[in-house]
Amino acid sequence: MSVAFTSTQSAPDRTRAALGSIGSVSLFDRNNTIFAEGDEAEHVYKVVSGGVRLCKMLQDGRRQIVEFALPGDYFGIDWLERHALTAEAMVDTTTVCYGRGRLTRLGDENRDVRAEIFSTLRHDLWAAQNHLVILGRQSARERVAAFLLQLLERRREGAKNKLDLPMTRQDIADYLGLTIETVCRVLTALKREGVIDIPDRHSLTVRNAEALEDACTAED
Amino acid sequence: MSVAFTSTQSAPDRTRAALGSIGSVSLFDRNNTIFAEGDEAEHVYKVVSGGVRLCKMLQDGRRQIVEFALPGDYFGIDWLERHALTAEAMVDTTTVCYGRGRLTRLGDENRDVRAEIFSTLRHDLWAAQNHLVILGRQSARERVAAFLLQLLERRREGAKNKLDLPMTRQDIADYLGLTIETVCRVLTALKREGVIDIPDRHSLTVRNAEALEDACTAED
DNA sequence: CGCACTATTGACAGCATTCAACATCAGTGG
DNA sequence: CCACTGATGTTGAATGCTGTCAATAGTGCG
Repeated sequence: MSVAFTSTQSAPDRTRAALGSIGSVSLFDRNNTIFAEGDEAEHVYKVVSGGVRLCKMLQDGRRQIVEFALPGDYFGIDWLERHALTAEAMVDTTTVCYGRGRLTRLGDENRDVRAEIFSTLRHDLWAAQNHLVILGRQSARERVAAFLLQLLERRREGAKNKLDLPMTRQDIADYLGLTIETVCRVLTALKREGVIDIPDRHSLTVRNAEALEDACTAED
Repeated sequence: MSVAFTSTQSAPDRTRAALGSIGSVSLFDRNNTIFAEGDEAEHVYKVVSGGVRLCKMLQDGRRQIVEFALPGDYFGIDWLERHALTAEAMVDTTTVCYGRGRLTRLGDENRDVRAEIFSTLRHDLWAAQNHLVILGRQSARERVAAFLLQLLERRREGAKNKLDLPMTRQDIADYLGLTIETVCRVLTALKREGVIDIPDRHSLTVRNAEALEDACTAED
């Protein structure tokens, strides 16, 4: 134990050591709700494997997915006493779960933990702001292209252009502010053009990343 | 000076005292750029009077306004070494300006300042997430209604239903992901219906807040 | 007064949605 | 192992909301 905070460790190491001591593993089945909008915010999570959708609902059933949490991502930090989002497992998912109170206390004592929390929040804000541009100012084709590029940049492992899609078409549509039909049509078009390949509904191969980047902002 | 941190002060008071010591006043003329996306993030600002638009641009000129900073709001905290947004004064604007380095150091020492920064970031994230729902899932009418209600809730002073609009119609359009023409048409429609009144282009009176709230989610 | 900028209104077009039919997939039980 | 079934995905046709283009009106400042 006395080795935990020696100067031989880097900041990320010290953060992991500090957080490891208070985290516990939680499992969630596909389509289970992890927490709902309005629930008391008691925990912060980190995805180990699987995938989680973070969304907001309107009374009439319309849904906007704010973010997908994939392996390595934290979620649930948007705390304001109560969660502002609903979190649902898109597939069977493993998470590490931290008590809010303990995390807060740890953050007060440990500068590295504080920096980690702060950095997560900053990243989420950055992501939300980029997402705003997509929803406010881009066409269906641009949205889908941007989404695929995001996944490409975020992927942790595996073949370089092979993407895993834990989310359904409906999830993608609700993330991009489109209908499921429009998402399908754009994917089909990209496939016809040889930009992507769709082996099955939960995976996708990018054949021409450059063409995707072009599709992301212009298209003539 | 010794009185600055006695227990007779509340946390907000202590925060103000600590921040007051490192803030300086800055003035910006209408349409001046305060900082641009990609600039080194050296300062954090707080609006005293006027109004600032925070936006992102696409190469082809499309623009998405992420947030309006009105009196009392902080902006520029989204720092990641470099600003992710462009900040422009919509009207002649007065701000208090804090050096990033000094603010960071102050935050390390002072728990209240830290909480204030954290809280600002959390608020920005919360606002961006609500904005996502508007851009992703709401109609033109719903967007405009939601925007007006936001302003109504944020207004600091003045007659209860009288709104100040420091932004142009184009700014509103770029905030809501619409065109200027659509914003105009919706405003005209709301006026015809007696929901609002438009004395001049930079002010607006809400005659029927309940109707606005209805227009915000449904419409039948 | 005149000019540039901003806002409003109308006519028309286009992209994404809606509605509908069909195909494919995954899980279950025979 | 295969048939059955509900969920998910794909494709087509038609509608409609919002965007585009264009003309006009209003505003503010030199």
